[in-house]
Amino acid sequence: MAEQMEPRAQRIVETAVELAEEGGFEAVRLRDVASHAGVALGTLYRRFDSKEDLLVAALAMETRNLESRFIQRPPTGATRLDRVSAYFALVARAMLRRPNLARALLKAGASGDPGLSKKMAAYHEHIERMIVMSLRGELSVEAGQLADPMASPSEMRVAEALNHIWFSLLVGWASGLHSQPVLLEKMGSLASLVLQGEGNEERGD
Amino acid sequence: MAEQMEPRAQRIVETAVELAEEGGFEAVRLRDVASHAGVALGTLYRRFDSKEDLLVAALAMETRNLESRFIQRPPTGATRLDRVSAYFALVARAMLRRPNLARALLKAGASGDPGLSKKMAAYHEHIERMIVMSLRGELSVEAGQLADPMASPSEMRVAEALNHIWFSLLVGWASGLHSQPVLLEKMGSLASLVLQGEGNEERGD
DNA sequence: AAGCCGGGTGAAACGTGTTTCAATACGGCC
DNA sequence: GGCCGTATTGAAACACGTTTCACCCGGCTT
Repeated sequence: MAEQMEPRAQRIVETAVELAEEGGFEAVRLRDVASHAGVALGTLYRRFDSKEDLLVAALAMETRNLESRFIQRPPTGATRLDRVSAYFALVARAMLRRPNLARALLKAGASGDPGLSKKMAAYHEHIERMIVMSLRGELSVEAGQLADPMASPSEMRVAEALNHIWFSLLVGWASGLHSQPVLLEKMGSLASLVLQGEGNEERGD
Repeated sequence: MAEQMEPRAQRIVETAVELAEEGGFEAVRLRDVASHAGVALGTLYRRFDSKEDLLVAALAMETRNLESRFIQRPPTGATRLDRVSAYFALVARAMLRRPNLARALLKAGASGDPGLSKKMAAYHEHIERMIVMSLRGELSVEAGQLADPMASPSEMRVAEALNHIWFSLLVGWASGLHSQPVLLEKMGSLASLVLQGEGNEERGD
């Protein structure tokens, strides 16, 4: 996941990110990406299967950036809820800095293209790792990279639930359904609900 | 939401559904929709802002169908978890009957188009109502339609959490990330987690 | 050195969502 | 019946993702 890209592909992705920052998904016109990156359109298509594929590669790159910020300032707080909320606030802050980019990457990720499922699975895995580490209040780092935290089934379940809730809320945010403060407020409330559930047994009605 | 559509628009949406059933999102070519529905392309665009808009209208229609099935055979079960799982199984069954359509509607709904946020909010509201009624094991019907169940804040929170988890899992299913049985299994596990949380207080670490 | 080969290039072509426009049909009103 | 405003039509045009193709270049083999 964190391997270096071939420089040409790297430049293409960076160009796509720049255009997305300015004008979102539609502004990433592949002819423009190719010419700004100094390659032919065919070269772009040799590296990336589609516009969505390119943007998902950008998503992976941004996720690596997020991870390094995460390592440098891991979410702190007294309770699991505090830390996990701090994590989501961190992500929201990063997204708010470049909302057009965030929307574009989200749209690509939610496109449902079967060819992207592997890459999206990898993305979700990275996010869930960060959630697990936030829950624990302790990083698993290896060679400067986040390592598999070997989450317990219970931790995985919580992380999965939070990740899904977050993703769905993001889609709502991207379409303007709710603002960023509302997003964080809802996430806090729902995270609290999920965390309350861990370890208890569901009793009958 | 449940108002009758003008017949022309109705026929356009039905045509779109037929094409989506056969070949998914890409098979819904608006020229074909228009000609099969017997209208000009311009007429289609007078009624619907975009392809996504059209498919979200189809989503609303399918949601009404789902609601009538829901009214006729409400999910049963001894516990809240049983009933809510039965509800999701019902939805999954309906989707599996026409997977291409389901994927197409999902893609439109997850497109993040700001112009669709109102309609998507209405969709989510309908889903959350059905979830609340499944939790209670009791319908709120009015004039043959599902009525606002006047959910308590606690019920709303649970329904919201389940709805987000379900939506995100669906996006994963649509892209082939996991099969329908895995989808239901995950949903059951995560629903159990959420339901466990309700009513308890999150204690510090 | 000659030939091969895999990638890169530029340009054109294609399909489909979306827009535009002039001409026409329709429904209500005088 | 004639008129008017609005919706519909048919067709063309446009934009952009995607594909194709003929050609070129640089390195490797023999």
